[in-house]
Amino acid sequence: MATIKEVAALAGVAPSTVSYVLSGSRKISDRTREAVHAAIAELGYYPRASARTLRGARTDVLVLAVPRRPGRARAVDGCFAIEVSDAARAHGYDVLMMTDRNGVDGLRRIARSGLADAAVLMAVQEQDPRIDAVSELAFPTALIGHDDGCALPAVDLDWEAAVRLAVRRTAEAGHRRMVFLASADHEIDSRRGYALRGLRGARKAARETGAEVRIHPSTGTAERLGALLRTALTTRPEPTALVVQHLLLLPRLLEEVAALGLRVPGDLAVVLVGSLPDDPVSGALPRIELPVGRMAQEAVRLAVEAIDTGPDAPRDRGDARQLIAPVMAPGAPVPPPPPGRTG
Amino acid sequence: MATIKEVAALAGVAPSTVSYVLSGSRKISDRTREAVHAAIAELGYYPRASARTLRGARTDVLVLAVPRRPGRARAVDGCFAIEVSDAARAHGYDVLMMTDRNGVDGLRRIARSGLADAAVLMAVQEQDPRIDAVSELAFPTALIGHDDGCALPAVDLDWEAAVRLAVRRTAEAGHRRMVFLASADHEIDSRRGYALRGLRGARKAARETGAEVRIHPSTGTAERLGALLRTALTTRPEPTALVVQHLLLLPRLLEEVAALGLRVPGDLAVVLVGSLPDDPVSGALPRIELPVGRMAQEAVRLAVEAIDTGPDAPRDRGDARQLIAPVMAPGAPVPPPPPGRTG
DNA sequence: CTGTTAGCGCTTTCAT
DNA sequence: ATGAAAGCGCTAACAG
Repeated sequence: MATIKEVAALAGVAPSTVSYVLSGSRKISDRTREAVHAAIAELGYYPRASARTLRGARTDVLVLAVPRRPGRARAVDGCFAIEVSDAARAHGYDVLMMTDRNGVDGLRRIARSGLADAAVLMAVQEQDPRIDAVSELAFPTALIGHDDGCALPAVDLDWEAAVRLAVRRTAEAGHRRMVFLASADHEIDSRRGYALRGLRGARKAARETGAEVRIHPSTGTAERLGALLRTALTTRPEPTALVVQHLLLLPRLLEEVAALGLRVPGDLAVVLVGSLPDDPVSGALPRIELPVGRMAQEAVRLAVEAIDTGPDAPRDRGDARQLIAPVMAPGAPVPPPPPGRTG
Repeated sequence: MATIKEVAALAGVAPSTVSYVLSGSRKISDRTREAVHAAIAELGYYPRASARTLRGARTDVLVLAVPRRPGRARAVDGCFAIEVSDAARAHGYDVLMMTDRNGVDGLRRIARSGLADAAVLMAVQEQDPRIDAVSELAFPTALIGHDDGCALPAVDLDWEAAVRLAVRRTAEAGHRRMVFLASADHEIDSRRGYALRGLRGARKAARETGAEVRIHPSTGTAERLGALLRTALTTRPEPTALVVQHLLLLPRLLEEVAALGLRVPGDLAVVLVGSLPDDPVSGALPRIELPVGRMAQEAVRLAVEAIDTGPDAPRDRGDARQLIAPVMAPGAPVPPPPPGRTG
């Protein structure tokens, strides 16, 4: 591996001149610059990242704290990871994955060893210990997943607006009785932001539209889902639509709906909130997709800004808490209720 | 941020002594060691990765080349990424994600700037340009996804054995006529290893079991899948089982099967090959799961070995090409064919 | 058992 | 318009 010294020797200039040619931070004569470029090309020179970092104190790397969750959630997390990596490259950053079970130790290790300039934290929870860790370290950080009561810059889908929009569209399609299948009970119990906001959106939309919205918490286990749906969907007068925020069990849910003898959308409209883009299970159902790409881009932007402005500055900034407005997926309107059951 | 010098000063020793305490590569008196540890704790010292790397030429980082694929494939890739990161940590390595559209440029940049010690390449294809790139760079590399005719260490599910096992189990359950839905036609046309191996396994198992196995290439687009299935499943005498290797469109496939009026498993057994672990769509279907975790572990092991032995050594080693033996998921046997249709 | 020192490759004053 | 030289933080000879 060639070094800047060898390049300088070959080009007949000083090492510093090579550095200046590369950084462009000094005026260099055409002749010299060309000689340097020729030497670089000939030797296949590429600057050593570790030397630059040691000198300059910038790594141009972001840590991405990926949550460790089982099953389908892992697929969602993986998608986010890829999108964050793409977005980071657009800002000139690479992404280091941090998947430690206890995210705190990993973040500490990476921050303190100077492996990264900033962190992006995924799937942030209320009272997330990682938040204390990065705060204590004064490590520039952006969050994916909004947590009220945390001063760090964050981005999230506006879950309240999303559920509200889904319910409104459903009501506008003519449905007067619908079930809202909220987040899983354990998510609500542990007061996850998206869970609470979703509930709020459902209540608001119910008030605004005058439709009857029966709110049911979902369940984390597939076993209890069947009983839950049976109750929710067969209680008379039967609902004509099902708005779902808890999508991890969606395939199972659709099976159960079918097992109840209900056809979608003939007997029952199913509307999704926060589905994964391109998910084939969601198929052509009316839905509001989780804007994974945009969320990743915003998170990276916030993290990079936090590097430049210092970790504490964002508190003051108005644009440091991005709530992304929900959009119904195009081409999949909410179907009307079965004839004769609109009232 | 504290440096080794400050620690040394506080402990009243030389900087090198601190280094030796940390590395353990020299005998240090208890008194000195304790003093150093105390100073380290007091200052919250943590060694700077860039300085170590500059000095020692090791980064303790692996690059993971993540393919850029749309939709559901992205979820699979994300899962692999997370598993690779976990496995790497177990070996003391961090993982840098590389998601460039043209993987070659990204790999070059990272290898030549010394950001990583080795690469793990996902979703390797026949004639993958990334393979030329890492070979040219003499960069230690392991592959996830087997490619015949490439000398690099690699790991993959034994797709031939997997399809063979699936077909045999299906035959053993009493099915005499089945359809094997192979990889998508474009995958077969571009001679992807897993696609060709799957076909071979199906043919072998057909010969061995004497069952009639109708082999159909799948399709990349959901639109044509319906027609394909209609033909495959309704041609008389009708098959009683469907063995599927092409799982990206599985939900759509199940819908189409239902639309044909066939119930699973009452009218038709569906057996999956290479399904994602914990995938709720696969549900309780009989299946051979893609051993994502084990593949990631093996890939990391191979990559780390390639660092230690030099990038060219693996050519000689027998264990450098891991084909993982397929296993039927427990608790989900292939159901028998409908009564009266076994022959 | 411990200290002194050179140097990894780069950027950036300071000097000309 | 260019060079010379210091130093980022660490490790590993070399020297007691």
